[in-house]
Amino acid sequence: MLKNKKYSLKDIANDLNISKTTVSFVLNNKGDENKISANTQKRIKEYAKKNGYVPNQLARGLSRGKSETIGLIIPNISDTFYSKVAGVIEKEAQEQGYTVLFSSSYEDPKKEGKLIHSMLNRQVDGLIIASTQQNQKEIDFLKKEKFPFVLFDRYYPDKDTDYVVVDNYLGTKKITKHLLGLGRKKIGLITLKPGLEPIAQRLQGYKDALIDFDIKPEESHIVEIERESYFKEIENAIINLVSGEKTMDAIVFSTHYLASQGLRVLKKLSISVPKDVAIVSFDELSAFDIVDPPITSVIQPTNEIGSTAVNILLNKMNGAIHGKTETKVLETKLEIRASCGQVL
Amino acid sequence: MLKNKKYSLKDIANDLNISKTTVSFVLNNKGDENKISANTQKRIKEYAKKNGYVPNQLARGLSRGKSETIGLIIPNISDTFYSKVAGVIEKEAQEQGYTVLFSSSYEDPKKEGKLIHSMLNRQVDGLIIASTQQNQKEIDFLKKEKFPFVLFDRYYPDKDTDYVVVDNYLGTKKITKHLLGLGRKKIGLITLKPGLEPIAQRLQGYKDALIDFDIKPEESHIVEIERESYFKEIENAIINLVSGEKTMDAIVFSTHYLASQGLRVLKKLSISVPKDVAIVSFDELSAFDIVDPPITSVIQPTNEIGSTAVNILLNKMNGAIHGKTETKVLETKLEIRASCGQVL
DNA sequence: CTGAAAGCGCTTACAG
DNA sequence: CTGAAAGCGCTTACAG
Repeated sequence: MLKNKKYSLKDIANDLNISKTTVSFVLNNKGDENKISANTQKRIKEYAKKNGYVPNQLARGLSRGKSETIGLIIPNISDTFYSKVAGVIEKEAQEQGYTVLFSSSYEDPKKEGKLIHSMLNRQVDGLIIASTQQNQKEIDFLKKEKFPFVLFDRYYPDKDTDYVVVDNYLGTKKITKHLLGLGRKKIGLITLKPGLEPIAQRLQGYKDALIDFDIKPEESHIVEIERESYFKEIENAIINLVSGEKTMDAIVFSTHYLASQGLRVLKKLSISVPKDVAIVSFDELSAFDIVDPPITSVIQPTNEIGSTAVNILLNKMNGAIHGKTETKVLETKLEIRASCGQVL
Repeated sequence: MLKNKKYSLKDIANDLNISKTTVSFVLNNKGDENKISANTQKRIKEYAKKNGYVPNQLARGLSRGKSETIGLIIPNISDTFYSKVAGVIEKEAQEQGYTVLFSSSYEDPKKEGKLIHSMLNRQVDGLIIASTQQNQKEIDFLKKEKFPFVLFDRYYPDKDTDYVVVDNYLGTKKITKHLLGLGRKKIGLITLKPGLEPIAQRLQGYKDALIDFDIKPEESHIVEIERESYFKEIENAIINLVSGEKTMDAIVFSTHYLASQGLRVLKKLSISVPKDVAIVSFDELSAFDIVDPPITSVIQPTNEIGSTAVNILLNKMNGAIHGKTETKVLETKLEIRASCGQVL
């Protein structure tokens, strides 16, 4: 490296003719506790400061067996939902003296598996994961090792782990019922191909809302789209839903990016929202209130998700709640906007 | 900790009756290089795998003097601009075998200073910073230590450092001229209080665009808003700009969040966009094309910003370009949408 | 009040 | 082909 020679504890100790032990105590603010004389403490602190001493956390972590780092693995930091939650997580972690190591899995289970191990290598003290939900093995491994971790957004319904999620079922039920309450009867759903628990829950919420209104959910009214190509597929999905006999008068979108892309397509096709078709979205973008028309959504409590995840994790790390598993299901909030129009 | 006993190099070596050296070579894929017999290699690898051996990167880093980690310090990971860039940075870093440690400074120079030192403590190999621009001392410190770092978005114009930024001046000039070209004459600017280089550049770009059209920039047409309270202040700013004699027929917003909030306020005040006032924005939100009306913006090349930053940093870390400083100014792209209307 | 020494888990130059 | 040993920079139990 090009760096200048760094000052280490030993250097300071040598220069000042005292032991590393003393220097270490003082610099860790354990001087008083160990009854180091005020004078010695002052000398050490000043000398350290003057020479820009930077302690080596790697050494410290190695010695103490913890790194004061938590790992965050999410599908994609560029997604506004995850970036909001990541912001909260980092803020809370910072306040507790932890730094966060983050990585995106891009929905690739293999990559996610690697990331988990990479984080473990780096001796993170705990892990927060919004999983691809296809890493049973890794999750079992973490459990077996009794390694502290908490899942959020996506969890493994069959496994006994700590997690914090949102009530995806009820959220979707709420928006669907909102449409039904306004008199819409032929309600389509545009969602993602199954595989993720939240998506499954949202599908079920949609179906049950219809059933509550004595409408039989029709498979042909549900379009499941490939995540990677949703940008292209969605146009066909919409054309399919609004043409022919089954012309929908409303569409539920199960994610904010499906909804925004959906609106783009509806505009392109000159389909009037909400006149021809009303739309609602699960989750939102910050601009959904100024979009044309503003989109009715159920909003996820990102602050609460993030802070709850950190809290549970810290509890786990401190061994507070020994074997017991902590789970939390948070409620979504319905935000009514113009995209559903008035009562028909 | 609650963790089970971990397998270390030594454990494997003992169990297998060979030396730690050999195990280390093999597990680092230097087996062939060091002519370890195929058989021994196989035994080691299988045994390691079977017992879920996880190497300790802290120890490795300490020993090798590098951590294979880069630090990212940004104002706020929840801001879509930064989260997009962070995504790119992390992706590129991951491909090069680096993990990224990130922290948000929330525009607080003190916190930023602490974060820089915390990252240094953690022995990151390099740093990417979108600075608060109020840490001259820290920057000088990094330079003095010859520590590899690159700035992006915000840089210190007086200092000789590596950085990658966007042409804020020209970008704002472009959007302002676009308005002028459509016949708008009374163009206001809503921007942030000075302090950041990009903001200063945007102000200048706005002024010079007017001057190019023989219009004298008026201080009273420029409203500078406090970042923390922009949500509240912006309403007064707009009322101020559109009322009385100086009624503006266009407003330039210097950030995407000023623009979106501005649009909210304009709607609330029932001011028609673009009929009464046209608007343009520096930078955008992903939904700006479906907003009502879609907002004309200059777009920042987030991919290029992120990848360039990582490349420069890696060059620096590899000592490739010794003392020489690398800087890059990227162009913005004008995206014309309905918020400026037709030629008057 | 202060210090000598072992230990954390790796890497790697050196020796055979 | 393989190993003994020093070293990375800390922490901390123990001793005085």
